[in-house]
Amino acid sequence: MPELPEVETMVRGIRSAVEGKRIVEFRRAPCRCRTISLKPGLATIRRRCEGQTVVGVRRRAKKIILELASGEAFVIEPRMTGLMLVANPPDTAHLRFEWRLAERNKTRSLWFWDQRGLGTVRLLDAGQLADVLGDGRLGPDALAISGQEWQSRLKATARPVKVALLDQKLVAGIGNLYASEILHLAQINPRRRANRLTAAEIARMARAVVAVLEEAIRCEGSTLSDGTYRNALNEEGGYQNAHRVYDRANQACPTCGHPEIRRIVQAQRSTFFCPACQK
DNA sequence: CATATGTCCTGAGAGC
DNA sequence: TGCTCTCAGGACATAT
Repeated sequence: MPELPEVETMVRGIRSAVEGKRIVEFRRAPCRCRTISLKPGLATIRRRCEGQTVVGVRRRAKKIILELASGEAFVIEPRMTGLMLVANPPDTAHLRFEWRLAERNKTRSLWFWDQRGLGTVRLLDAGQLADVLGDGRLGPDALAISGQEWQSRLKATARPVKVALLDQKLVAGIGNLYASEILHLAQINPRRRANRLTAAEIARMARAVVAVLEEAIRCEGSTLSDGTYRNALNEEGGYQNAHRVYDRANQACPTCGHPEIRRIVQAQRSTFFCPACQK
């Protein structure tokens, strides 16, 4: 489930193959699943992007942005199972889109692969980009939010802190897996109401956010037991080996030794925590 | 306004 | 064995 660390890993992994390259062709890949809808349509996208140079590759929240010379940009959301690849994909059955990029006297392909097909690919103009990526839609990036912002934003909601961390308008980039890991490291119970946290707890959580996400980026993300997440070269991530609570219900807590990590459901999502060391 | 719930999608695994 | 059912959770639409 690509969250901030996985998306950041994809961006870093495709950058050198994509930046400064001219798009020769954009097309749907042969795929035996239902087709993913494109915005705008395929013909319009082709007319607007083919021949253009990709001037930059960056991440905003969990989105990948391929900036074109014209000021337009592709915005790609991997959501649950989407991958950006510059190497052979896990399989060809779930390849969705291909960008063919000019490279000296040949071409090189950038692929969007997506098993479940919930991902999206859009080509947006400058105005649409400002809307989709702007402050009205997304909060500050989880790796670039100040202590002051954490305090004021968490004080503004009575939801459980775990649920608040998943709200992309409150803070952008954290998903279900890392929310549990962050609260575990910060030793905060996920059911605590956000506006009831003390200043010291919020400060501790803010440090945990950076610690967990940066370490996960160093490990190139988490490849869960379903194996879907891969980096741009189709290699597994490594952070799953560092998970302390996620998907470890009924196992012993690696932090305090309590015999049973718990799984609860909050906002229809699984939350994992240790009832002993997360008060 | 804040918060809660339903929806999309595929493949894995459970249960009979 | 082979079928049906449930579950996983990103972002967004709709409901309360």
